[in-house]
Amino acid sequence: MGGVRTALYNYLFARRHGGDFILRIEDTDSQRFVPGAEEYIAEALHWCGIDPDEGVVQGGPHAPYRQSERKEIYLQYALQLVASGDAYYAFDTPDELDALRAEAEAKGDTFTYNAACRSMLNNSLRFGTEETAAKIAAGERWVIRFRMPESEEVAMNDLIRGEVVVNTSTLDDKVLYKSSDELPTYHLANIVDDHLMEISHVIRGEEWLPSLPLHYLLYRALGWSGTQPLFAHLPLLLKPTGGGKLSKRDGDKMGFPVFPLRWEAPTGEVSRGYREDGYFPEAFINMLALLGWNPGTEQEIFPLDELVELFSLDRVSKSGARFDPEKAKWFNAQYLRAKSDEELAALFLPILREKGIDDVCVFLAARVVRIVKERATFVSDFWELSHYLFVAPTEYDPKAVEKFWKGENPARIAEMCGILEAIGDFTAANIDRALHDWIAAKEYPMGQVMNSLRLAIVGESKGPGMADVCEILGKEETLARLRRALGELGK
RNA sequence: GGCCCAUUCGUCUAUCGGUUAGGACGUAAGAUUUUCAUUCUUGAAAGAGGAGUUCGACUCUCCUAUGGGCUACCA
Repeated sequence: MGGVRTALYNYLFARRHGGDFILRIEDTDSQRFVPGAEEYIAEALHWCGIDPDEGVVQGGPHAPYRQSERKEIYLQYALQLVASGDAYYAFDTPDELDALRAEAEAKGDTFTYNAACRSMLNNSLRFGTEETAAKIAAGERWVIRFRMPESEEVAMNDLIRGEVVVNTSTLDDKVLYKSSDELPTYHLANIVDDHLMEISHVIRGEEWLPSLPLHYLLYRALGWSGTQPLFAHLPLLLKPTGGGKLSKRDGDKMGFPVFPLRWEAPTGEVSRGYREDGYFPEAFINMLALLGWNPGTEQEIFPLDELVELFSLDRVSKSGARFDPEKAKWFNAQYLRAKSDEELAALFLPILREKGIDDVCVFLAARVVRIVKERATFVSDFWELSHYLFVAPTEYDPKAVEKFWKGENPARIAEMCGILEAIGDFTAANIDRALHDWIAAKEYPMGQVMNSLRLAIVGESKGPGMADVCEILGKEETLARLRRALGELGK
C-alpha cells in the first residue's frame, strides 16, 4: 500500500506537470532477488490505472530500466569519486565490521565508519595507492566508500518539509560499490541513474530522509549539483492500531489487505490483495490519495483525472497517516453505488454461476442489483443479500416466525394469495397498490401483514421492499412460496 | 544510544495570527421505512505540556514529552 501510494503521488505529480512517470527497478541487491516481484509491480500499477510512461514494460529513451542490466555504467562513477578524493577503497570484511560493531555495542557505543576511525581501518586512505593497487591485483575483495566530510553543515530542501540541515559528523562512510557482485548500492545507483535519466523530481517515502545529505553530497562530488532533482519525502503509512509503519504482516493479523494484488511469495506465504478482496481500483486509489494529501476542500470522492488536476505537493501532510480499513470499505461502497446496475450485473453473473445459478440473464441480474446495491460494500455481498431471489428458502428464521407467524397473520397470508392472484400485470407498482388497498380496506396492521409476507417469501425478517421482491420472483413463484409457508408453518 | 522528521476529535484531515476550531469515517440518539439497510437530523468527540514573541496564538520560536524513521557490502 505504501509503495502504491508513493507511485500514485509520483504519477499524479508527473501528469499534473506534463512530465513522465518512470518505473525503474532498483535490484542492486543480488541477495534479495525475489522471482515474480517485478512482474507483480507492473501488474499492480496497471490494475491501479497508473501505468508508467517509461519503464521495464513500456521501454523508453533511457533504457534499460533495470539496474541489474546497467551494471557496467556504475563503476566508472565510483572510480571517478575515488580519483577526486571523494571516495576510497576499503577492504574490511563483513566479519571484521561485525566484530567492530559488537565491540562497540558491548561498550554501549555504536560503531560508525567515519572520519574518526577510517584512518585505522583497512582502506586505501591508510594503505596508500601502491599497496591498495597490490591488494586489488591480488584479488582481495573491496568496496568503495564515500568519504564523508568530517564536519560540514549540509543544507537541504524538501518540497514537503522545507529546509533541513544536518552536520556530516553524524553520518558515516556509506558503501557505494561492492566488488563482490560488481554492483553499486542504492545510493550510488540511484544518483547516477536519476542523473542519466534526467529525473526532475524524486518523491519517495520518509524513510529516505536520513540519507538525503549523502545524496546531496554525491550530486556535488559528481559535479551534478546544477541539475540535481528536487526532493519530496512522503509521510509514512502507519498501522491501524499500535505503533510502527504499516507492514505486510498487519493485514492478515487485522483482517485487511496490505497488498494491492494477492501476492504469493516464493516461500509460499500468501498475502491477500485489494483486488481479490473485491475493491474497485478507483476506490483503492481514491482512498490512498487521501492518506496524506487533501485538496483543501470537503470533497472526498475523486476520479483519477480529477486527482491529477488537483494534486500538489504542498498539500501533502507532514505526519504519518494511520490507515483505517473501515474508511477503505466506505470508499468502495461509494464507488459501488455510483456504478450502473448493468455494469454491476456483469460482475454479479459469474458469482451466480459459481453458486449454480446459470439461467439468469443480465436484465434480471441488473434488476436484482438495483434493489441490493445500496446495502452492499462489495459485489461479493450481492449473493448474501439476494440469494432468496434465486433459491427459495429452505427454512424460516425461528425468531421471525415467533414474532410474525401468529394470530391472524397466517389467515391473512392465505387471503393475500387471492389478492396477488388477481393482479394482471405483476409489477412492483401494481403489487404495491393492490396490497396497500387491500390492507387499508380490511384495516389490517401493515407491519404485521408485510412482515409475515417477508417471512413467507424470504425466510427472514430483513431485506428490500416486498413489492420489488415479488415482482422479481414473479407471480407463480410468489404464490408457490406463500402456499409452501402456509403448509410448513401452519395456518 | 546518536541523528532526523513529526504532533488538531478514536481515525483521515481543514485552519496558512483574530473561527461558536470545519468536514469525513466510525460511534450515540432521533426521524423516515412493512423489516433490515439506505437517507436525513442531531449529539458526543481535538489543538501533548511548559515557556516565550504578539494587542491577540492551533498557527511563529525554544524546551520537554510522546510517536515515527534512519543508524547494513537492504532498498
